[in-house]
Amino acid sequence: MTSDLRAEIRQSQPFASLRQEAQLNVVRTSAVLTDAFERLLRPYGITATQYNVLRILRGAGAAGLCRNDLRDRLLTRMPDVTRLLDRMADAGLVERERSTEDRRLVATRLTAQGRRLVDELDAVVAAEHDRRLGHLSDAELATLIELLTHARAGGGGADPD
Amino acid sequence: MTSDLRAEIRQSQPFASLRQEAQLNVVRTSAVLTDAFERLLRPYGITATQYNVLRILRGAGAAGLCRNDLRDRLLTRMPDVTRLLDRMADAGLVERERSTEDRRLVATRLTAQGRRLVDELDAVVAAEHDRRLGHLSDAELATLIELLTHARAGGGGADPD
DNA sequence: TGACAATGTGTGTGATAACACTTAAAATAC
DNA sequence: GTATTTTAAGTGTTATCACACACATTGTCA
Repeated sequence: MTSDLRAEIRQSQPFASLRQEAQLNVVRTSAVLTDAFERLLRPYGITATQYNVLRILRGAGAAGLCRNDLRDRLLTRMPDVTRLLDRMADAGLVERERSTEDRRLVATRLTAQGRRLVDELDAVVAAEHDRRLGHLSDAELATLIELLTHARAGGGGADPD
Repeated sequence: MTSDLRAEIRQSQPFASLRQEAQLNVVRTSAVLTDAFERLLRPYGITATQYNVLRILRGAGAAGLCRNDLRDRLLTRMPDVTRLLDRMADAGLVERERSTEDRRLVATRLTAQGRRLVDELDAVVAAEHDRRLGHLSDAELATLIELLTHARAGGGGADPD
């Protein structure tokens, strides 16, 4: 069952380096997991990014979060959070209210409907994670998490701007 | 320097399970690496997916590849390869020719310009991989690759369709 | 206090992605 | 040899992404 990435994408040449092979494996694995996750969520009418927003806003509670705080907590970069939230507001999942202390800020929080949806999805999502990664032992998962964390912590960093 | 994902995305609650934490780490790491890669390629006028196409077509040589073969070798799912190739053809990177034996097939191959570009990028990309993942030892990289390969090999599979 | 910088949000616009559907050619069945 | 199924590519359309820019509010400092 275990086929390596080169076989998976029918690549005839070996990889240029272990670093390259590692990066491609990370990207490929993420794509496989994300695709499955998007398919899982489709019946509920939301995307993976929108689900991510729902989870973040649930964690933020009644106070909600302003746009940039929310953006900084997203798993993936998303430059146009405003219209992402527009769509979620149109769907009745979130609501926004401009702050009175600092009128630049707009707090976004879950509606009751949004809260119900994300609560309902907990079991569905947990089952999916078990299905996709349940065949890995706890030790393997812990090692994987540790290595990925280490990978992100290292070189490069963001654009110096 | 090593900060875990929860700190990174300022999540107050612990993860629901090791499987969930692992999945989110994979997706987050892929996003970080891909964002950096897109920024690296921007000055050359191509996206990460287009670079992937250039590499695949270089591997395919003069015979080229038909659309669906190419699609199946992409790292990430891409339902509209036709117009992706349209854009690359407009940019002068690839050319297409309908097969005479089986007139349903259209072989796509690199132009000389496309070949020059992907060759030129080899050193740039290798340097980027070293920069992003060079702080991991070969043993760590090998373990990471093995675990990710194992992760993909397991449960779920694609849509039964 | 009045100019100026910093911050937070929203908008205009073009490029890209995603889905369902159509067309063309070849293979298969009868 | 004709009808049917299968395979490959392309198209129409809508939604989404992404960038640069604009606007409004607040903070800073002479």
